[in-house]
Amino acid sequence: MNLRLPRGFYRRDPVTVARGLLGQQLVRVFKGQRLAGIIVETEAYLGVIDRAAHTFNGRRTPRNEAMYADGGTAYVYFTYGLHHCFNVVCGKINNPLAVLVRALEPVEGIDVMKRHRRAAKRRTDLCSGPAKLCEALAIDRSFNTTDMVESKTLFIEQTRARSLPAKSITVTPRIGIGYAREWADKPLRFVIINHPHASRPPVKHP
DNA sequence: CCCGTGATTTAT
DNA sequence: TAAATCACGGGG
Repeated sequence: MNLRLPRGFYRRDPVTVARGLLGQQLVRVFKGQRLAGIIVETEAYLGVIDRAAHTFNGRRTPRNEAMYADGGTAYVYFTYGLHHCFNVVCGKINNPLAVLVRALEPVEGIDVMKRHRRAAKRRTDLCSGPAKLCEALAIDRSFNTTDMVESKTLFIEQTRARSLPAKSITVTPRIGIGYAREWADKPLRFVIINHPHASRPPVKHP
């Protein structure tokens, strides 16, 4: 039985949390059944100083309120009229930092995920993007503000005690934030190296 | 490449 | 009140 990640895991800076989440297991209990996948891709959002973050410059609105909660809270929002994105709030209360979970390798409940993802042709299409994984695991706005240290239906299990070694992680700029000027190019996206379930084809590593 | 789709935010 | 924007995905 895997241990759930404790509060202290989340109450750290988003880069450390983004790296530390790689290889851990996201679990959603859907109608009593476990849907789970290994986290293979994340992005760090650095709060009030980060032009790409929803909380840039201290912005605080009904939508992003969850980011001001304690580390371990879920921040789920709806975008482009179609899609949900799932974030892990980190740091301490009132410091609005977060990690976007961008891709999973499906492990449990794969048949249910396939049903939720009619458009997916291959197993690598099931959870290889932030909105895809929300559709596969049936994560919607009703999970916004969920405390993942306590919740029975959405939480993260520890599959490894230490973060993956740096040399097995590829670091790149974040996806889809070209508007963020000097923040657009910062190396804040973390992917398990050459992983087939990442949101885009793995960078070939010599 | 292009476009759907609608909540949210920002500007009037 | 209106317009613009958007942590995306699917189909050409």
